[in-house]
Amino acid sequence: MVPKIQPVERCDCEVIHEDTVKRVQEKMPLEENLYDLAELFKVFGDTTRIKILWALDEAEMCVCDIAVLLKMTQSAISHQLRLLKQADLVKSRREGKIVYYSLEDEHVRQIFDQGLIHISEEKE
Amino acid sequence: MVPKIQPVERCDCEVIHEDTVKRVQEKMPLEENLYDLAELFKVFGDTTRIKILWALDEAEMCVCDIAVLLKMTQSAISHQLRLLKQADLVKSRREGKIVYYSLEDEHVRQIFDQGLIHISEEKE
DNA sequence: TAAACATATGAATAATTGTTCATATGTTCA
DNA sequence: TGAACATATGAACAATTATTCATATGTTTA
Repeated sequence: MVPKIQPVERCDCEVIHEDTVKRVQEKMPLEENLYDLAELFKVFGDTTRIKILWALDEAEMCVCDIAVLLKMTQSAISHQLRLLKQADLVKSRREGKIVYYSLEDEHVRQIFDQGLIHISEEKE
Repeated sequence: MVPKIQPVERCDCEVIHEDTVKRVQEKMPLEENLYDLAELFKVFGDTTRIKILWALDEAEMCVCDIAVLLKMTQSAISHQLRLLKQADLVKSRREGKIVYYSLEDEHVRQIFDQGLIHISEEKE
């Protein structure tokens, strides 16, 4: 197999649109920021985590409550809560044996709500 | 191995929090809606697609322009554009050989912006 | 201190998914 | 019509990831 020198495929229309491409290229945010943004949405992009976030928006809850609510194992919930916490979407406080989780802040709800709006309009 | 009868682990604290759990359970949205919401965010949860969305927010662009801009193959971009279109996040119009893509509506930008706000506050 | 409870976590597995490669479809123009 | 261009797509592969299982950590209480 012939090794590929140029991973970027040029095309005629890129010449036509040279100005646009160049302009957009210059405004391009740092790779890192776009990466972080994708990572954030990735956390929302799982049914289990969405359910957890929804539940925590209704009430502060402990791990086993969530497990019962979602009919899933304590372990699965705990793993997901860890991801949610790492993404700063939820916080926790310990009260004896029990660890209570709740939403970190208003953003979570706002991102959530925007998503719901899109979903509902999509179905029209 | 003993077969598992009860996938749901009960616990003492669930008894303590019975009211809360019951109340939240009753307000629980349809499984389908939460699933759709997760699917929506999943689309945002990939660096390539985030970059595409960002680019299309700057300007309407054709497939090969995006490929050049992101230094990726035309095929990879085309596959991702299909997903974005299926999720109603982008739309396309053909002009001869060239297919131009653009953002579907304002929601996309709003969801995007909410995410950026969260990211930026996270770093403080 | 031992037992019971609540939670956390490492390893393994199964499922999902992004990219590549090859190729098909659709369009223009000579 | 045929060649070149722009895009779309199926199949395969590699990488990621959600859940399970087993077990560890941390807390209370008898």
